[in-house]
Amino acid sequence: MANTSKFNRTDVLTKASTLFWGKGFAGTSIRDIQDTVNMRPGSLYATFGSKEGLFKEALTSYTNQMSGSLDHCIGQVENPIEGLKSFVSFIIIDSQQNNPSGICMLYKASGEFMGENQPLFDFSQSLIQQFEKRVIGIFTDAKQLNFLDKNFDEANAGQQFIIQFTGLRNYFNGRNDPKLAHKLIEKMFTQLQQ
Amino acid sequence: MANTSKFNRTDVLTKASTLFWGKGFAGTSIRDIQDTVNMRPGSLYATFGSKEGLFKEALTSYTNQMSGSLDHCIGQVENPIEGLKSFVSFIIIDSQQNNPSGICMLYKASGEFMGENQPLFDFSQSLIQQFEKRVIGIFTDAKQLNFLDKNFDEANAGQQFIIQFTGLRNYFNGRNDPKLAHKLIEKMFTQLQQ
DNA sequence: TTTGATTTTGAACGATCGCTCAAGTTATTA
DNA sequence: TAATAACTTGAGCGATCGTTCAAAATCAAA
Repeated sequence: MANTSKFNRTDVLTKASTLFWGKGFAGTSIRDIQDTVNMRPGSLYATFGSKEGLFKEALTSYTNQMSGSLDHCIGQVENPIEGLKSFVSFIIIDSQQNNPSGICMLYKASGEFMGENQPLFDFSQSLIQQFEKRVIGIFTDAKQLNFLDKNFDEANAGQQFIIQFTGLRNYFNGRNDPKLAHKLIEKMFTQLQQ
Repeated sequence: MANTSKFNRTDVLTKASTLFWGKGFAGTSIRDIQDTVNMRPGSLYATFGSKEGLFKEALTSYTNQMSGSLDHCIGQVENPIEGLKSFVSFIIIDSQQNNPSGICMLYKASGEFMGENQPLFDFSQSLIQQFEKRVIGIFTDAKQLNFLDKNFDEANAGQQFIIQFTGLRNYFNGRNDPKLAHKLIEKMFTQLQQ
């Protein structure tokens, strides 16, 4: 006893997150989204409540996509740190050109909302924290698999990783130099395991 | 034979750059600026031409302010690298709370304009490149003053510096932990000179 | 004090913003 | 097939956007 939705929620969120990622929250209009996901405002608002609600789901979708990509890289090899490295290479070298922005959407969002929109800032930050914990967990796994010393400080390595990864993404936003990128990624992982 | 301007251009640009830095280009309206700098749209447009023109000058003003702060830090000590370190500490630890954003305005701008506004993206990138060259110059100075080895690679150190500095600013956007920040800055400079 | 070049003012333009909702459409159940 | 609940549509709301420009105000030179 009803009509059924005609859109694919996952597909809509992927397209919306691509838009938001590239143009930012303030820079993306509901009409931009309408045109891209082929939904009328009524449907959009019935489904996501507001522009902010849609953004939250789009950011979560982005994070899940990243997380899935990281999981995939880790699953391919024995040493989790090798997986982490290939993830970084994939992001910095391979996908930079196709992405709507060279900057991680989480940091772009966090940067846009700080001091302007506390709830959305907090939401972005919580996803960032989540990612840092995931990375620390990877170092813990590597340690248990004897790829790292028993007294290796994985919390510190997690911090260093986030800082360097973020820095690298910013650095290669607009720059295209795979050879240099490869060199800097090698250096990054050497420092992490020093 | 004329009327004279009543506003202080430097003051207006400082206030405008604070606004733009915090809220972003798209998130800042001309009316926001009107209210903050106390100028009517006619005067603003006669002076700066457009919102984009004003932004360019505001971004330049921000860069000059940063540059001046760096020069000041370097001038205080013998070893330019010590000066560079105190500049980083000043930005990350001391001024983070008072700033409208924890993220460098240059990177925030570059991130916002990429793929959306090529001229403004290029403009931001050129200022970023300029800053990297300035940092490399500091390492060169330190080398000539015998604070660094004769075969120290200053171009590589400049890259590493930019990456870590950017990463740290992002990391401490929203986080407030001066002790951790100090620890990570020490680590950063150890790695740079290794 | 008058003149005239320059600056400031602020109402208002058309476009676009986020968002609403009554009307229309669609699929399921009775 | 008729009834009904769920979903989609799109015109249009009031607010705000970047920008313009004629009129008013201002100050230096004549």
